[in-house]
Amino acid sequence: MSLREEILDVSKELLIKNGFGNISMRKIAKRLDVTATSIYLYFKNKDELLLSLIEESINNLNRSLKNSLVDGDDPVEQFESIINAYIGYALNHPQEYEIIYMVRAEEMPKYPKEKFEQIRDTYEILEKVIREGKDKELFEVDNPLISAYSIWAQTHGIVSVVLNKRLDTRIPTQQFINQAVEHLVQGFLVQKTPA
Amino acid sequence: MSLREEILDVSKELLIKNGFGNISMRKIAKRLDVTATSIYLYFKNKDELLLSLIEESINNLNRSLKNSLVDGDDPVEQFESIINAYIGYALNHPQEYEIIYMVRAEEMPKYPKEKFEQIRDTYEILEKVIREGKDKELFEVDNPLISAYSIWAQTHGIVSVVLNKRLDTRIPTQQFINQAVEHLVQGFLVQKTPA
DNA sequence: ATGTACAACTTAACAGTGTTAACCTATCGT
DNA sequence: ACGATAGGTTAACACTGTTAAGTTGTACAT
Repeated sequence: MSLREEILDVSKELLIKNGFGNISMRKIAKRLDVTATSIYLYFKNKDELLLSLIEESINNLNRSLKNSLVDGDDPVEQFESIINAYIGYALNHPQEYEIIYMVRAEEMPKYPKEKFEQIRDTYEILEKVIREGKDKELFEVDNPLISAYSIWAQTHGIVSVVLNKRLDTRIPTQQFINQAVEHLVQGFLVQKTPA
Repeated sequence: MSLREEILDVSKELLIKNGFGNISMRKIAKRLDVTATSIYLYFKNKDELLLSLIEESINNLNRSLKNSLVDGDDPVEQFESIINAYIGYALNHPQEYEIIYMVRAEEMPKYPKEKFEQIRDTYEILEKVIREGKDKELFEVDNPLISAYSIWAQTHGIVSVVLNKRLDTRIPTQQFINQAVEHLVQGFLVQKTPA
């Protein structure tokens, strides 16, 4: 394994084990028995190193979602399964999920936009499902692409509140998620014979 | 104005103007013509200083939402107005909004939970509106409190995606928000005579 | 075989960080 | 007049990201 790959591995391990505050170039280097400056031979700076980790994590999430796609042709079912897969992934790999969103908005201009648009893959799957549901008159959506982003944003919000431990202590997590997903799905279904 | 207040003011100003990466104890101190160590006379450490800023920001958001409550007794209307007020506040005061969510989950145990549960105020308003809507058979909700948290989480997700510039470049922000809010509200309305 | 170029790494240093311990000094109550 | 205390300061420690310059070993051309 190349040093570059080893750096990525150790970085991710330290990030997941010790959190954001406790990762430094020197600590990563020490684990590999090299000096901190060696890292700069493979990554322009710390931000670029972290960005590579983000890329990896996005790919993992994408792969996980793709694998979760159930067979069959019921768009509603597929829709729900994607949402649940997303939430499941996030809750089961919290640190890895957090990596994806750790870059603050203010620091974004530095990063090439395309990097973050890898995640488009996932939207396109979602968009396809929504479009099918729309054609079958099961979903009430205007623009499937925008709706795909909307569902993603809302799901991210749900996950994010749980992961950041911002949930009211009186509310059981699982119950919260179930209700939230229900509302979420409900928001897309057609209203049969509205008043 | 006491030094403590001045520290809070300058901290907030620097945070909003220069972002997270560019705020340090020494920089704050320099602006007030004191030394960095003076800050420790009023705040236990940097985290507690930032926590005080979070408190302030949560209160501002709460106040803003309370002021936005429209008169009248149409729960659906009130429901929408709160959501729009929340989104409006977040988009108009992005850095201030971000302050509220800047503390990472891993660092949370340090903080007294109650601090973050100030925001309960807001939920209780929302919960009340939802409960009214439920009583009038306008909303299809099981548990109004959980639903209030759900709506908040989903709204936060929408806002968060926009603020973090994670939106697909092909999608106009305003259109995204409109659609998202529509889905969001839709998810709570009763389905008249379902199939 | 010798010289050279280059890749891969290190050393030393800079400027900045949060934080602590020890110190100073003006003001106030007795 | 004296001692305590509030409200600061100085100096230092152990870190941080990052850069410029230096070292070393290996591969290739002559």
